[in-house]
Amino acid sequence: MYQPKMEKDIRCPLECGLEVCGGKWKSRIICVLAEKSTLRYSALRKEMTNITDAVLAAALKELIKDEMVERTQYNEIPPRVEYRLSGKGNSVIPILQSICKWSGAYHREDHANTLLQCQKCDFLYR
Amino acid sequence: MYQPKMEKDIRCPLECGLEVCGGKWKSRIICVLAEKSTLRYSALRKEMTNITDAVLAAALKELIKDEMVERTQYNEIPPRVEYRLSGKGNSVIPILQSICKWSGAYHREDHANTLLQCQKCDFLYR
DNA sequence: CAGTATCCTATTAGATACTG
DNA sequence: CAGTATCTAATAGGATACTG
Repeated sequence: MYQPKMEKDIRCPLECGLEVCGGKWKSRIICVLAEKSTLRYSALRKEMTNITDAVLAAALKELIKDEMVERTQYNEIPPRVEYRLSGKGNSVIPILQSICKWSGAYHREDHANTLLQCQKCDFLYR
Repeated sequence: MYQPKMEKDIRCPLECGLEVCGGKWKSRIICVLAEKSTLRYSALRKEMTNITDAVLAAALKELIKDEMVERTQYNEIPPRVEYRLSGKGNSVIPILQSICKWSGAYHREDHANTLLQCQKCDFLYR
């Protein structure tokens, strides 16, 4: 997962852009890092609630490869690793905000309940 | 495909928003409809190059369900069906444009070649 | 603590044949 | 023409056990 065996189709900037935030976990990770600034691996996993290590580690590798997230490793015992958004990662936040507002506008009535139950992107409204 | 058997997780507006444009084909369909305004089923399939009917029909159903696309059926023989963006569908175009520009800015040097090979979202720059 | 390695399931996408 | 029905392949995501 996150390591396709076959070469992907040629993508345009739009599809590349959608992809770096796509999938089940990447937008959530970007949101919590945007809000909390810096998080250790274990804190990030706790924020994600129910993610497994295999999946979190794979998502983080993707985000690092796409230069959305930076990883800092401190050579201490026990080990400490911190994750934060890169410049590129921070620069996508206004776009996520506009998606949030656009999408929210079309869900006011029918899915209000759904929208209230996930708090990850709440800070995007503030 | 596009008809999950299990209930999806609760999503926030951000994730809902990303989803209506996500997957391999939906952003492409939105782009060609934005550019060409109205297209028949067969014209749409031709624009997509290499999509199969099963996949195109499923993607269109999703887009219609999400109220991004409107379908008009003319009861003629042979049958004629036209697809066009809804108000909601049109209102997402500026956002796709901002994703395009953001993503393109970070790919100027390294992936220039990749970016030149898909023309679907070219009009978003104009 | 911060991950890997392995195996498995669910979902998405594609190929092909057929139809009102 | 505009799809549907089936079957298969590829990929994303998850469970569990283990490690420097």
